Amino acid sequence: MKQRTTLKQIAKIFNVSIATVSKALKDSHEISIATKLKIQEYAKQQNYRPNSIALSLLNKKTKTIGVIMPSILNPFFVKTFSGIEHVANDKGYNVIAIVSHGKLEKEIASINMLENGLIDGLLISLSEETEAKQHFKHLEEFIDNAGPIVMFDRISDSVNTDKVIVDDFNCAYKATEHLIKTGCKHIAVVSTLDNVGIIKLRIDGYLKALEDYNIPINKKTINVIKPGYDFETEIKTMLDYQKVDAIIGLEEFSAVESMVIAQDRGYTIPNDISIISFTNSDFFKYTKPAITCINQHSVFMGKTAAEILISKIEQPSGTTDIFETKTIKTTLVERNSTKPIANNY
Amino acid sequence: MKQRTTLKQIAKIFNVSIATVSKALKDSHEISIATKLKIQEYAKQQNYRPNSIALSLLNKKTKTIGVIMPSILNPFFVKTFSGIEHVANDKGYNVIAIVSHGKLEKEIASINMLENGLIDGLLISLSEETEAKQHFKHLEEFIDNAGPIVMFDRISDSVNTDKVIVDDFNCAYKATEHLIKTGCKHIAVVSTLDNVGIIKLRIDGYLKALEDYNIPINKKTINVIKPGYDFETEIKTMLDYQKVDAIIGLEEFSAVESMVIAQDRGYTIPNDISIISFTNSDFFKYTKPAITCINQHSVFMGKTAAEILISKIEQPSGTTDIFETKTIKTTLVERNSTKPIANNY
DNA sequence: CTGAAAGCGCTTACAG
DNA sequence: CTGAAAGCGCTTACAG
Repeated sequence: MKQRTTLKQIAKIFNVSIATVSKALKDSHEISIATKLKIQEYAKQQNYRPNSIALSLLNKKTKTIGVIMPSILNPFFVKTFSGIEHVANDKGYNVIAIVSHGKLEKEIASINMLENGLIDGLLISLSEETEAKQHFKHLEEFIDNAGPIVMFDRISDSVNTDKVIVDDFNCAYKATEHLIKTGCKHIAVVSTLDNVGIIKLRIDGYLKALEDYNIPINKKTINVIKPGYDFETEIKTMLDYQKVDAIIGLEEFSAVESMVIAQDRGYTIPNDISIISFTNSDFFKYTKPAITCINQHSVFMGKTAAEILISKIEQPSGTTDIFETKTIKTTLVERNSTKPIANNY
Repeated sequence: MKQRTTLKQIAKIFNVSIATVSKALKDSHEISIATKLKIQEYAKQQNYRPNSIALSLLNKKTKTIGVIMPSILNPFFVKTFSGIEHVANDKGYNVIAIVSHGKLEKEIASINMLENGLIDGLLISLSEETEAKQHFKHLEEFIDNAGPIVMFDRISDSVNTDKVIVDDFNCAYKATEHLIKTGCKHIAVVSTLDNVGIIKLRIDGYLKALEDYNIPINKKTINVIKPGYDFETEIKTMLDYQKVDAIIGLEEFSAVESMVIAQDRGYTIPNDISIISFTNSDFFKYTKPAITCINQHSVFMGKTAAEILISKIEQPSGTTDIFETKTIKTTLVERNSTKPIANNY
């Protein structure tokens, strides 16, 4: 690794000032054609490119955004991230990706680090622990000190900033309604995530649908499996002791795993038990049967969040801060893990 | 967003020089306890933290590494990235993630951008086009100008740098051998990637195994599907006109899709046709039958690559550059898409 | 047409 | 014990 060419070096070679070189390279009309030509030529040949860090210090803009997600080994976040990366790069921004692994402490440490001038703005989906403990000081501090935040998917109403979400309540409502219309009456709900706002909303939507259709609620089929409990055991117990003719998985793994466990116990999908999953994983096409799911359009969600963030970053400062919460429309992707809608509907 | 506290501001308040503040905050023994105390207290209360960009400029270290991958919507790269992110964060590095989408131009643009002092080192898995065109100038330039590179998985022997790979040749050999031992004689190979070195190695390993076991080669069952060709049509044609009793998918999608197409045509897996896939996607557990695959230990690969890179970044400069190529061991994960090994073996 | 100066936010060797 | 100076690599308003 050799020394990178700097303005200083070029200046020395041509016996001019650094300022002149800087201007020459920006093709400033202040500089004579002759000097410009020779400097530009030399710079090109040396493959000179201005040091981004120096520019960042000068402009107080890094052209970098941060993304903090609870997990990356999860189709939803991968897709969202993909959308974010796409838009950011289109607009000339780099993206620093950080995984909080559901830990508040990691989230705080990361934000503190990013806060020191490293990024122009932050996209974040809250860690479980952050939501559980309702601790948001680090976010407010970031907004105070470093720049705008856009929250996506796992958000908190307590933080005053832009947000991009899906309508979890309605979307769970519609999934439940769809199952009811296909003739299901004993609809279970399964999740591995606790203390997460979106899970609560989804369960509420599910409950409301049952209520509206006069279907009695069986609390034992609302299965939020806390860390430390064995997923398989919980599901088996539920299947053995409760009447269940449909399962809504609140995230990918709950849905697929539940389906496989049910099949292993001899149930036919969808006739004995129907399955609907949140999030459209590409692999749902390949399971047997292919899984009906709620497409949250995660790539689009990522794109939207990134667009809002960048527009906030680039908007002239002093503009009054009006925060918006954008709701991404979801669609039900019908595949073979649910029955057709019954005739009487 | 208020103004961030700087040394200058603190200096002004206490009527001391910036240097004094700087030293006080580093608890330098040069400074009197009294001044240190008042400055430290104030800084703490103001939540002062030094500007990372200024430090980067000073130290010529950004504590950031870059990762360029051909895709992120691909379980292999997601896992590798996860490993990278993990190690980087442990060691106090941020990671900038960039997706090249298989395009050389994107790869060049990204590297040029990162080259300007933004990162201390780079992890890269080459885009298809880069390998096809054998264009590596941008990589050499980066090494010259910006810092070390570690290539992973999709590498090129032409670039003199550290590399982390799996033994694609042997690993394809072993997969083929395993199929042979389960009684398969008409083993097809399917890939959607062309012009990628690892694909060539995998095919070579496959061919060698056939040769060693005296199994005739049928070139029409070596199906590298080029962009623009329809995957489904190609596979159907192969199944209809060639004798095939096993398919090796050289990446996840080829394997799963081939399996589903074969099933749709009435073949039983594994009895009529066995399936082995490269890369261990978590979802292979959930397909029917669950897919036998080659676990490339991608998280570990990412970790290893990141560790090598960071050690190179942190090693005292001037050390002689000895480059290593580390080969990650693969393991065959037997599931239900392959038959048990035949008795006579 | 060219350059000296000030500055972005910081550190450190050197004077006093 | 404290501070002025030089410097990281750059830009830009201002003088000449």
